[in-house]
Amino acid sequence: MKQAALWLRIDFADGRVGPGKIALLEAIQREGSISAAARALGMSYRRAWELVAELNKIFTAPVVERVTGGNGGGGARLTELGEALLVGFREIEAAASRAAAAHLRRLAKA
Amino acid sequence: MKQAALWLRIDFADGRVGPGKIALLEAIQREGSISAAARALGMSYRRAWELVAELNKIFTAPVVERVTGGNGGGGARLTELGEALLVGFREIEAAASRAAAAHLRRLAKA
DNA sequence: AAGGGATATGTTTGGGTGGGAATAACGGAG
DNA sequence: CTCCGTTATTCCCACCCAAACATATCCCTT
Repeated sequence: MKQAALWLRIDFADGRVGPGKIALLEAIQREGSISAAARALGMSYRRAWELVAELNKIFTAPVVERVTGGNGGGGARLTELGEALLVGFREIEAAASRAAAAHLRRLAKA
Repeated sequence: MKQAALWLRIDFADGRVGPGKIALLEAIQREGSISAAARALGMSYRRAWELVAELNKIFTAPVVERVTGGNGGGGARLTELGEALLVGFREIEAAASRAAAAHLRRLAKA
């Protein structure tokens, strides 16, 4: 058994947040639009849009702000809450990995 | 946002282990057979059998020992490795939850 | 006013997934 | 040597999901 990776997801009352949605948030932050983020991740715009809709439904305030029309056709960017979610998730991931590292090593030998 | 639960999965080279397979292992340990475990969890025998096959494929040694025929038709029980996996996973889960608790509380307020 | 890139959504369709039924093999108990 | 409940395995079908396709709308730029 080689590298054993930890994969985690947070279940909220109104939806789940896992690595997929987090990666999408990062891509949106980096690319400046949902469609560019979708292209960058090799996923359909449709799917990306749905994921964003789910994310915005989970919290009381939106996580991604969208602009239609305008210069360049519009775009999207993370709200303050969105950035907090991103950072928080990464920190939880890191903490969990740290906590599990010893156990993983032990299991990986089997 | 109310209760936010942590959900984790371990990705090995040859397959993944998450709460589903772990719950199945527990049920097998408790019930003494794959079919009884499947019934207890409300899943089809076929699915349970496939999950066990996947688990056994992940590690170098089997996680579940099966006996066909015999008194009562046979049965299944965890190997030592299987029990180690069970305990290990639960400990990782607990450790991860503990590590993430503070972050989760903070995020849950949003 | 025309263009263009992005958001916003409905509809269709192909494929994978899982379940149920069916069947064989197994081997100790009686 | 028959019975029985379980493991083991295959076949078929319903269903769901995701991707693909298709529009409509927006509004700044030129």
